[in-house]
Amino acid sequence: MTTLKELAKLLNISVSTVSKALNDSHEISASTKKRVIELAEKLNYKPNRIAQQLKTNKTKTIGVILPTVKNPFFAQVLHGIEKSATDNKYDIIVCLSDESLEKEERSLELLSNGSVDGFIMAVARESQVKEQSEHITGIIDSRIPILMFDRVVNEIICDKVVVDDFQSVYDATEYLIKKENRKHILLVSNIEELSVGKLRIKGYQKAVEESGLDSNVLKLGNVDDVEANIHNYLKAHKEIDAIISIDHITGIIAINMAKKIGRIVPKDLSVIGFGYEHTQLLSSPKISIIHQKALEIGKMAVKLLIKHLNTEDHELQTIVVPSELKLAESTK
Amino acid sequence: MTTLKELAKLLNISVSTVSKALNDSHEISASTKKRVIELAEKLNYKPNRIAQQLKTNKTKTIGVILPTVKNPFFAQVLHGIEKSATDNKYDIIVCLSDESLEKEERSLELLSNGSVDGFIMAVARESQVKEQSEHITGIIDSRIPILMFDRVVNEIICDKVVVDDFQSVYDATEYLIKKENRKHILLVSNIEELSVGKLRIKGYQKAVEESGLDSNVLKLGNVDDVEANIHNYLKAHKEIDAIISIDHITGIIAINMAKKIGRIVPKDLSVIGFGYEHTQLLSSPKISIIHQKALEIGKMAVKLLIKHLNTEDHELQTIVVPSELKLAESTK
DNA sequence: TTGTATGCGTTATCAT
DNA sequence: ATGATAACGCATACAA
Repeated sequence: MTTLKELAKLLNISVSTVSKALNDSHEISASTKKRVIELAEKLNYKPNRIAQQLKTNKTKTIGVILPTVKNPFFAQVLHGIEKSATDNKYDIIVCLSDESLEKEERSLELLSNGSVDGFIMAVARESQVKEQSEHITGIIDSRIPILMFDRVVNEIICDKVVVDDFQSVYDATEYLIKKENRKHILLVSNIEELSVGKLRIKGYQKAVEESGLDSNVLKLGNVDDVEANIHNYLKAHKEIDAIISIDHITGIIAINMAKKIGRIVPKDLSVIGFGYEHTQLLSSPKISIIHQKALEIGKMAVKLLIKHLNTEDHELQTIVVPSELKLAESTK
Repeated sequence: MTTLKELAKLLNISVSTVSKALNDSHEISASTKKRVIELAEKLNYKPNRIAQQLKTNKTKTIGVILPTVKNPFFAQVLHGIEKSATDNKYDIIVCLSDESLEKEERSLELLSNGSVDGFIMAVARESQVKEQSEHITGIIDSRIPILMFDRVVNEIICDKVVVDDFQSVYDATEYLIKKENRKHILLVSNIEELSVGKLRIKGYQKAVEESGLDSNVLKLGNVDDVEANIHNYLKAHKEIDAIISIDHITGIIAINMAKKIGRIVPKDLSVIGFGYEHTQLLSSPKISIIHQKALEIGKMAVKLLIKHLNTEDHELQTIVVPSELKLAESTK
């Protein structure tokens, strides 16, 4: 790699002159600038990022800690983060906790040695279940900003970008009741242990209770054969005329199982799940989805974190990104 | 952040003594070590990563450039890369090209300023279609190692980790012919433009030709309504008794469409696609899959790249990771 | 056993 | 307009 020193030597001028010339300082004459820039281009000089970071004490790098990218929601959020980071001339260092508390702790620990200016994270399933978060507060105490999205820890005060978990499911349930006149709505879930799962279930429960309907919740978070479970439930409960899935898997499985036992979707059984473009592509008949604006969430997260990094007395805030109910096709 | 200098001042000893003490140098007395280490722990001292990088001229960071993580194959590879990198005390900086040549160029350019020791990449769709790769050779010429996986550029000589694209599809096709006695096998694809897609199609073609069967290839890479296309094709070609999908989407759609027109899967119509655990979970009846060992690919990639980084006269190599045919259920 | 000095590549301050 | 020097935090060769 070409350095300032090398350029200086070749041009028989000082390092500082070269540096100033490349930074277009008014102190330097046009002719010198020209000479410097030409040689720099010829030798493909690029300022060493590490040296700049050491000098300025800013890495222009964001640590991103995600549970997984196999979940399309997080994959899409990552796209948003990456895009926005690039646009703002930030790099991202990505760590995947794989839903493990220990990995999450280690990642935060390792990157808090000056590698990043701040973090964007969604907490691991295990961390949420065990309600452990000292590793997170520790980082915040050491004055490295953390922004949490989606799966957040309520007790921790920091920037947050969240989905309208409660409201979106409440609205979807109400839609099924009021517009489609459904009477027996089942909620299926494989994420009832997560903060977001709990909120979504509450949204459902409030809606059915307000309409005097029964609450039916099928929790599959720790179940091996999800298919068989849903299959059996639907067979035993022929009265079910609508399903809300609060994750991006069980809704599609529910459609498949419903078809298997001869129920017509969406006529007999209306199905709404969480999901994205992909989700709808893979189900037939098309599933209706609560579409989380994952890309936006990622972009918002970066924007807010960078604002925090650049603001002296930043005020912590929580942004709620509304979801959108995307109906597959009109039903009843 | 606590620095060596601060520790030295507080302890009234020199910076170098502190440094050596923390690095457990034999030059330093046990008592001094103890004092230093205790204070360091108390103040939660961590060596500044940036300074270390500048000093050693090694970043211990790998640049990872992927087309997308919405594709579960790349998501899973990323998991493998992250895991193996962490195990080897490397960080990863992730860039997503979003299948764009320009973004890929920019990412390589930006990170080749000392930010990373080497790259792991799968080239963008656009780069493959336009057959552009000067941006990649440029980096290699500047002596930053690149490892390419999955979607590789044949003309570029570098470390590679690839899937047995040709062979796996050849084998799967042969299985359908020999074991299941299928006579009219359709290949569906939405990635016929990619290097891997071309190889897979060739594997299929060789197998059908060897058995004297017809080759039927349905290319959907640039098609809007994939569902309708497959639906119409199957309706117009009732003789089709097996489908091979060479991506992770069209196979599931094919199953859904086949059911729609009353064909019994897998009795009437056997379907094999590319995919992962997820893929099988989302289809009903279960799709058979050619399972690419994505996690392994990621791990291999890191292992080989690090070997390259640590070896004076590294010999470039290409590793082929075999896939595995996972049958959903026995058929005929 | 401990300390001093130097350099990694850059930027910034202060001469000249 | 240009150059000399110091500093960022760390590691290390060398001196004491």
